[in-house]
Order: sequence, then structure tokens, then C-alpha cells
Amino acid sequence: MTSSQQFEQALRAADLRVTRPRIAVLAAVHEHPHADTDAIIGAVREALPEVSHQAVYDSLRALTEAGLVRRIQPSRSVARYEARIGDNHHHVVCRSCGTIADVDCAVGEVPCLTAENDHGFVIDEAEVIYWGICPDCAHADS
Amino acid sequence: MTSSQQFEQALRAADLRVTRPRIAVLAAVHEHPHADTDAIIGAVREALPEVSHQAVYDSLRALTEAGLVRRIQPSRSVARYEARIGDNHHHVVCRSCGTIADVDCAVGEVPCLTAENDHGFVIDEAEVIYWGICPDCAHADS
DNA sequence: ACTGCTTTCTTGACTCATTCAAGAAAGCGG
DNA sequence: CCGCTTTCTTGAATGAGTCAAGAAAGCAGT
Repeated sequence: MTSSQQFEQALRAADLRVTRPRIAVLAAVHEHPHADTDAIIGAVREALPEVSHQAVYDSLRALTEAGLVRRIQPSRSVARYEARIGDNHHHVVCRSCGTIADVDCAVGEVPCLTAENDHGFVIDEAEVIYWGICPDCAHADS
Repeated sequence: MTSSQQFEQALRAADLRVTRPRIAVLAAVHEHPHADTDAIIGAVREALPEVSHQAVYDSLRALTEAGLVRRIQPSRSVARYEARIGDNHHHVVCRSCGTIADVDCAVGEVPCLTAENDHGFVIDEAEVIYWGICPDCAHADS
């Protein structure tokens, strides 16, 4: 059980002020992996009916910058958030319905992190997105 | 020299009608790799001052769907286009200035295309984005 | 607890990339 | 050259996300 107190601790550990919107946003992201901002606003309002969308946007930014949540945004998609962080996992995205699922990298802990020619860039992250068709959409077609 | 006639051939080969906007857009994408739509509109208007932005949007969509150009869109960036296609290369993006550079995949021809647990998805592409700091921004900091 | 400073939240307007829609123009097979 | 279809022009609309000003809440120090 991830309780509200654990989220509070996480916020303090990250040097963020503890506010009800932030706790609710953190909980919403934990409960709804890959949810977009709108869905998160909806989930947060179940606990705090009066929160403004701006508070959610601000919280998501603060949490993202603190590294408590991760923002992902496949092409043509709005921003989505997840709480699984620091384990170098990646995503499969369905071209048809946009569903996202987690995948662990097949190549090891830090996949592809060494590019052949890095053009002098200091690389700190490799983000991998697999594109394909999810089982549901594959069935719907056939 | 990639001439206008070659672009015309490419369009015909892809079963697309040959129009001046499309040729100009194709040329612009070839000349300005990773340019965003606005930059492409600007480049196209050097040859065809009167093209509407909509014509450019439409052309880019048609060319993308036909596979003549590739659309890339790192998080927090607008859509960008490139003409290098079909060679499974990836991108490094500067977190500071947004510059994009090409990188060949270190892992081989079709990198990471086999995920450990694919959740039943039929995967057809693996898109890799390396995040880091480009040489210019690294210098500016220090 | 109370004070005062700082950060965050509310409210509401605004931006801007992208899309939609209707009619005019251009491509192209016959 | 005709006629059908696709594409282009023009102009308005959409919508995720941001900005800004004042009100409210968190929190360190007393």
C-alpha cells in the first residue's frame, strides 16, 4: 500500500513543499500509469474536487523536475506521466489506439547508451519507444 | 545534386500527384534536416512565395505517409522532418538548445527491436532518442 | 502557537502549432 | 482538351499548455 504518508515523505525527501494537490497528483500518477494530464486532473478531483488545472500542471512540472515522476510524450500524443522511475524501462506504443505498455530493455541495464558517433554530445539518457499494434487492435482488424 | 526532377520522380514513384508545393517541400526537407514546420514554410517560400502554410502542412503529411520523409518529435518540441529514411538511424537531442543530430545505432542494423516482454504487441519500429548536452551548450555553461 | 517570507494555488486570459472547412485551382487519365 | 479527383487558398477554430496577478497555504524562526 502506497499511503499518503509515503508520498509526503517522498516530497520532503525531494525538498518540495508538501501540499494536498501534490500528494493527490503523485497518488494519481501512481494509480494511473501513462495517464495524460486530463486524466490526472480527473483523478485528482476525486479527492480534491476544487483543484485548478493549473495546480495540476504546476505539480506535474515540480514532480517531474524533482524526478518523482517521469514525463513521456510519444509523437502525436499529449504528455503522459508515470511513476516507475530509475529502472531504465521503455515503452511500446500502439499506432492504432495509442495505448502504452512498459517493456524492460532487451539489451541490458543501459541500452544503446553508447552511440557510435555522439557528435560531442554528453549523453545522459537513451529513450526507446517501440511502435506497433497492440493485441486488441490486431484482433479488431482481422 | 538532388534536382527537382529527382523529387518529381520520387513523388510519382510514391503515387503522389506532382505539385510545386510538394516538390519544394521535399527539397526543403532535404536541404534542412530536422527543420520544423515553420522553417520549412520559410524555405519553401523562397521558391514559391505564395504557398499557404496549409499546403505545407498537407504536403508534409502526404510525404510522411508515403514514407518520403520522416517526422520526428522529441518531447516538448514541435514536429520536425528529415529526409534520411530507411537506414535505422537515431537522434541525439540537446536538452538545453534542442539541437538534433543524427547517430547511427551502436547495436546494429535493427537495434533493440526485440523487447523482452512485448505484451503481445506486433512491433515494427524502435525509435531511440538520446538526451544530453551539445558541445556548444556545454561550452556556454563552463 | 504566531509572524513573516516564500512558494504554491486560483482564476482567467492568452499563445501558437496544428487542424478543419468551403470553395477555387491544378493534376492527370482518357 | 474534358471531366473527375486531389490539392491549394483563405480564414476560422481547436486545444494542450503557459502566463500573470492576487489570494492562500507551507514552513523556518521566534
